[in-house]
Amino acid sequence: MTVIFSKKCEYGMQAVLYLAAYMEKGVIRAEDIASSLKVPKEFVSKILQSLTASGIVYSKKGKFGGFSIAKDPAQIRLIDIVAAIDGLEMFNSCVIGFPHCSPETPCPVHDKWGELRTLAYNMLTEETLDNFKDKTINKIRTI
Amino acid sequence: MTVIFSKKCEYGMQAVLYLAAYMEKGVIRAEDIASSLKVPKEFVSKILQSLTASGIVYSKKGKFGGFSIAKDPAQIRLIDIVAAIDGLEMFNSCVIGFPHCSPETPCPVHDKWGELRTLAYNMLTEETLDNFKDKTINKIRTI
DNA sequence: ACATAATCAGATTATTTTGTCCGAATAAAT
DNA sequence: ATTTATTCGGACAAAATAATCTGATTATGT
Repeated sequence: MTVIFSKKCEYGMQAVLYLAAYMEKGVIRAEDIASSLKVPKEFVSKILQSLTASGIVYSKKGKFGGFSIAKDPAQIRLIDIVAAIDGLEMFNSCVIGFPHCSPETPCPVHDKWGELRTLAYNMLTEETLDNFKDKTINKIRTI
Repeated sequence: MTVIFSKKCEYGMQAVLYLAAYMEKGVIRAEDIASSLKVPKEFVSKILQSLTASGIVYSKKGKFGGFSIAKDPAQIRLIDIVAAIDGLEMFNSCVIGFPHCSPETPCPVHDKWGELRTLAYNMLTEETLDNFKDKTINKIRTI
């Protein structure tokens, strides 16, 4: 199966966007996030824990605990979430896995794919959560 | 781990590009392909079998058998290899897996990512093997 | 006919990814 | 203090992907 991001990364991005859409609610339980997004509760909970360790998400333990965005949404880029969960190797490795693919000895698709990869990287880097906030609020609340 | 293509698909593309680079040799043994590309022989052999079933690759059984490109390289697009191995769902599904993501109720990254995805799809569709042949011959033969 | 060397097909194993479970720690309310 | 409800941490299980093995079939040359 061809895929861009791992499930972990997908769910992580969904959850963080969700939290950004509901910032005024304070912390939100993993269960609520999971049921809204229709993703496995235990799994998204684990992912949120690791995003907490990365400083992107804040967690409050105990009764009435839950998760929220840890900092100003304008400071959180999508690439930060990808980096925290999946790492950024995909932006530095050959898309078809050719041995010795490098600018000096490129694989046949090196240049073309390199352009696309750069566009993708730039998009993930330029877009911060607050850029999405309006859309996210409008759309996430419909799900 | 974030990834674009599965290993199957990566190896499949590598192998087909390799065969395109050495068309004048006739059929080439799976073992030679595997050792040149530094990929598992049995695995790439399996992949070539399925590409044979898809009509992209020709196989000759028995002694002095092996694999070669089945048709004019100008007729083989990279997207055909992806379609045969991984399928094309990635070009029709939400990149962050949002429930109900569609043009009417898009996920927050729907538009931006959609552009990139279209660029990727077009690249894979427009490029046929013969477009790569010169580069491939020059580069593959150095590995 | 026989030996050799390859693809082919199916079963099997290994690894990675995805998902679940359980119990401990934490915090709030009574 | 006790109950309740949550995160947290580690182990565990299931599923998907990647890789290997074995034997059958096919073709070639002697």
